[in-house]
Amino acid sequence: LIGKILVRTIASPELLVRIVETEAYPPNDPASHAFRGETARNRAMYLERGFSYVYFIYGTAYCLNVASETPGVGAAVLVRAGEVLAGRDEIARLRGGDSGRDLLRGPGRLCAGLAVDRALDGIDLCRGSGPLWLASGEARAEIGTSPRIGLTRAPEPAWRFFERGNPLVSGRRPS
DNA sequence: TTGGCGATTGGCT
DNA sequence: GCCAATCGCCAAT
Repeated sequence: LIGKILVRTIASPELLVRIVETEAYPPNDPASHAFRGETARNRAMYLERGFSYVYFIYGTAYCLNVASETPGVGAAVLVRAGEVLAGRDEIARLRGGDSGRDLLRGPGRLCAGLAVDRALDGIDLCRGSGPLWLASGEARAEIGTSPRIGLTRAPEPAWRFFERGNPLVSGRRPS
């Protein structure tokens, strides 16, 4: 997903955001929302690869994931940070101002900037159309890895992925 | 029915 | 760097 482009069609022209950081939550991962089985909340993690899973956390933030396994298997990739390609003014408005480097740095900020909430849970991101979808794109640099961020259990193994050298990546500056 | 807690953020020191 | 805000989820009662 690093380098791929999120297309949000809420506004005209479209909002375009390039993904620069992700985290994997594969099957049988103690840190995954799917670890204890399917529930109403995590249902979308069990959909086909490329469907969205959106959840609400800490009473304040939404997080966008992409389902990453075959139907019936719960797994997803969290989108943690992005770079604005188009629609910066609208994205800044949705975020309550342009915070510069922090505009889409962090999963909750990225969702706020693209007006992503539970209404977008469980939709197909690979249709090439719709309210939110993924367009092709490539990483501009080598992809680095590190332990995952903010987990109280199982931050290892190093299932965080980011475009090396990109200043828009969240957390402490990784190498 | 309940209460402990989280894949976060923003403000303050 | 530390911590409170805030609320939906779900395991346990």
